[in-house]
Amino acid sequence: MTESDLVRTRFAPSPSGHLHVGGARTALFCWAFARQQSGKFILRIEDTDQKRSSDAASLGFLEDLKWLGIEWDEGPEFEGCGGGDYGPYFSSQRLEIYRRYANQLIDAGLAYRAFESSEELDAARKVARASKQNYRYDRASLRLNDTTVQRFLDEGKPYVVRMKLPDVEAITFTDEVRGEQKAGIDELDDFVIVKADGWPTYHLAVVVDDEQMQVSHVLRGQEHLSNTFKHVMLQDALNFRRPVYAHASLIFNPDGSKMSKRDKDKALRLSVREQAVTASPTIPGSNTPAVKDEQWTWWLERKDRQLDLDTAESLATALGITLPEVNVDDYRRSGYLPDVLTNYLSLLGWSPGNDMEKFDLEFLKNNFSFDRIIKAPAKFDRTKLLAFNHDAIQAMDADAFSQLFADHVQTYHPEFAAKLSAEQILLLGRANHPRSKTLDDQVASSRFFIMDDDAIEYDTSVKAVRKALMNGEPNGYDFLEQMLPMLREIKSWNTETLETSLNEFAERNAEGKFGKVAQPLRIAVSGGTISPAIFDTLVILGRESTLRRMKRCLEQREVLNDV
RNA sequence: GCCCCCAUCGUCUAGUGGACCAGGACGCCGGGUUCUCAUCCCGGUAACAGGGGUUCGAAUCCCCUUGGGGGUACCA
Repeated sequence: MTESDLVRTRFAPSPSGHLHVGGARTALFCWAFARQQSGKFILRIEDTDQKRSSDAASLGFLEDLKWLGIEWDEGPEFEGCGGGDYGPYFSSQRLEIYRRYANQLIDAGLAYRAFESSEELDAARKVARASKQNYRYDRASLRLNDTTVQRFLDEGKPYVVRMKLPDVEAITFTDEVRGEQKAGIDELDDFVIVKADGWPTYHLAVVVDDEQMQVSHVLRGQEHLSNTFKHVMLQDALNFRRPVYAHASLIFNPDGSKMSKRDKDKALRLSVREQAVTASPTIPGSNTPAVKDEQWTWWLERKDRQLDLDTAESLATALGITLPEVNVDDYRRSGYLPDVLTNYLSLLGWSPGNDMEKFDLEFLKNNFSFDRIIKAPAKFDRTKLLAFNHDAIQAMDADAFSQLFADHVQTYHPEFAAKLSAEQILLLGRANHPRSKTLDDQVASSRFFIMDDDAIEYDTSVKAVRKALMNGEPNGYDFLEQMLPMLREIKSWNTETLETSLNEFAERNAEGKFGKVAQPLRIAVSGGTISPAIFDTLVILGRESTLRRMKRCLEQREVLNDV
């Protein structure tokens, strides 16, 4: 195998925030194919839009990819990934290279400078549109004579560089998933390859980078299918090798709308409109506005402006809504497992060809193929993802889960670590394991563990609470009263002894109906009707807190009786 | 408007001319188990978008219609 036969794939996102699930799937497929073919998987940052790029944003998805287990051989260096001999791997650091090729095209008469401003072009487009005409650039600048061009250049008149359509009837290329693709030359346009600021457009950058980085296979989303004609044209003009192309379909929201990073802002704007909010609402429990004044007006001015993630989160909290999960990081926060996400994502637009659904990265690596990429777009079903996550969590052993749970809580809910010992958190993880669908979904119902004993409230206006405490003869309070001395006497406070004595108690006093005993106890220690299994709950809480909470609960009974 | 892509249960999909009165998974509905919540178990529901061809035979091939999506940027 020679160097040029080596399979080299790349994932080339623009650095606008965290990695979204669509991008993750593309990266996953590129990675799987490269690994399968013993090739290289390259990560390249396509930051050719000065307005959109920022360093901080690009780091976010390095972390996301790494977390998913998608490791790149070449690209930005990050925790053992990246490096490589074909860099730099940021487009913004390759401007000289693009300029060289653009000049080469101009010199060869295959591209030319055009002096119209984007405002002029927009106006022309509008006119064409109004008369239902198809707009095409009229090549006015191509007809300029040399002296005029020279004069414009001397005057410093801004210009773009346009690719000159070749004198052929049609452009064709092969797509590995969709077959032969053909576009008549009159359906295309002299597209821009260098912007007025001297930066390349995506089309030029991508073609040059793919060539220089020896990319052999380009796997990307369907949104690039018609761009490929431009890319192929550039490759031919520059005498570049054409990579193999494969375009996967897009991933949509359940309502059919395109799943995009904008969805968060969209949800916020919708809520702002519905609630008729005029100034930024304040963060609950404080006077600070969720969005600073100047940012608020900036954001509302134009619909294409996006709030940064943290601000968006606090605005969502202030508005009382939850933001749609569209980024890999959102799912990480919500307690999804990376293996589950990659598994589920693989199934969106690809299938192994039998009834197999649960598989890992290794399987994907061994079985991935272009011809099994599904052509129809897929809707992202969060419910099914949840079900997958649930299955995966239940398939883990308790210790493994509890360790992950502890890590998760440490990162995303530090207030637990502040109140509970490492051992208690592990116990909590174990206790929550059977009832968890994600690493996060039982955190909210576990809050009572970190509350002060005196802060637990017994709200007898809640039907289930009232029923467990006050219904029947004897009622829940009576049981609590009887259990108190018994629990106080227990020598070793652990699951076994608690189980024995409470079961015995239920047998003797509640006709063996364990629920009659467990539920009042649960309410006494948690204030509510939801908790892990009662023995686990009591063990984690410890004897002192348990007894204190029981006493407080009974004290409230006195108050009720007095009324 | 123009160009392109796509079309199987609600959703993700299996299906590559006969093994399909269409299989799996998630959801949903009904029943059961359980100390709460969550589970778990059993049963059930549900699709080849429509219309023309081709063929002995079509979910599978062709055409049209309809519907969905992408592109049409000095965004990527």
